[in-house]
Amino acid sequence: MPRPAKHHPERGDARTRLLEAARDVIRAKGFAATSVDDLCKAAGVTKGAFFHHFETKEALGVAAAAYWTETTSAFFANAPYRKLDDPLDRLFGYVEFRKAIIDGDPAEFTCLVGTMTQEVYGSHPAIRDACAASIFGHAATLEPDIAAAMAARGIEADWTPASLARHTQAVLQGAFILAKATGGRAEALDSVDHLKRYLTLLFSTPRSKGNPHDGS
Amino acid sequence: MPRPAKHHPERGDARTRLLEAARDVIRAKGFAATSVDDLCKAAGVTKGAFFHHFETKEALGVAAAAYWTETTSAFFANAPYRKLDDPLDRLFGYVEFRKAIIDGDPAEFTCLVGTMTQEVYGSHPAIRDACAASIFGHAATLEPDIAAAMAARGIEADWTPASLARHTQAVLQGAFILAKATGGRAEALDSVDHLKRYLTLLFSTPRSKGNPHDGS
DNA sequence: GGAAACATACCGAACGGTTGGTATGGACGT
DNA sequence: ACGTCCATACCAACCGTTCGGTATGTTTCC
Repeated sequence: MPRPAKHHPERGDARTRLLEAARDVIRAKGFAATSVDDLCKAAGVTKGAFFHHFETKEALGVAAAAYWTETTSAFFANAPYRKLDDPLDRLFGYVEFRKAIIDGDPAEFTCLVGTMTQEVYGSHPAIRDACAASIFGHAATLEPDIAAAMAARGIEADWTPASLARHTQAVLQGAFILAKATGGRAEALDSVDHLKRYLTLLFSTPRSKGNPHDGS
Repeated sequence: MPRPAKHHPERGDARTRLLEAARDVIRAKGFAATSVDDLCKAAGVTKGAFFHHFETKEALGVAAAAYWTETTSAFFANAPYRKLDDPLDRLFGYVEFRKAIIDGDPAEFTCLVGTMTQEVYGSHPAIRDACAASIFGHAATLEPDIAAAMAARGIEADWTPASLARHTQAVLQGAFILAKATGGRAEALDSVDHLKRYLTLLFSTPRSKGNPHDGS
């Protein structure tokens, strides 16, 4: 039950400020290259505050992933496209929304948990698990709409709503890497457009056939 | 013009061994978390050798990206699918080949330059540029086949061969992140299957129409 | 042909700075 | 008075980097 600091009433408490600093700094520099001092400086607190709230740097990484999950969940749950009636419209609304928030610097629109996963999957299993839960939890929110859209159009496919939902995340994560490589957003947006076109093709075909180029 | 070391003909020279160690260790631990000592230990050389061949750790990162470009270029150029006659068969052969090499531990099948890009794009521009050249250079090798396949089937599209080629890389990079998150390969393979299905749909439609769900 | 002069490849101890983490004490609300 | 919250001071380990040194060619000139 952490009470808000009273002597700095205009800013949030140290823990939240550290989590926000982690969100911003780690997206820009990566987890390993971000020092505890970096985070304290960005949050405007001292090391005493840091290790009061987090046992280790790894624990902060886990907490940052959890914080990311909370904030992004609320962000998408309240997005306008969620109010659309048709499930397929909501699915395309999601993709359009993702496109719309690809703006500014890569550090501002890329995914914290995707970045951390890539970096620490081998050395910090606790962080990796928190990131995986975030990514796949977010993907799971798309499944009901996909399933409903399939049912509404009578689509019998050799893919599952879950696999398509995860595929959207793969495309987004990959698009972020392209954006980081170039420093621009055009390549990322192009790739999301390809995803949009794929969804269009999937849901305009009355019956999804087997892949004629299947290697088997 | 470094000539090959003559007095130790049985092992590769220290430089190559360090580059191979970098390829393996950085894929497993990331660039920032990999120390120079780690690399020297893995390569079986001393720090003296390291800094004899590379001015800084960053310079090794650039060289490792260049080495990755060289070795993977040769690897794909000699792959069996390259011998197929039909351009579209080569394109699907490429995707199948990518699927086939997703095997073992993520550290063994994921992309060094994608990992490094994600991590150092902000702090080490020199490494980022070398990685970007590798990714987009590899993507460019797909463009001729895509363009030829489009021409052969009379496809008029609102996308370019270059954008589709880059999209394949985005899907692969994103698939690698999913694989790292779970520790398994199934999710990565699923996503590449979605890519394959997308290509099938694109090249089975006689004329690619505008996107009915376009937000405009 | 042979030795001097130079170049290349590598070793390993040491350095200054930074790292994640700790020990301790004080301000504050209850 | 007491626990929570945070600041200051500090530490040992580790970091990337430097550098004096050795071993082994290669080139040059007599």
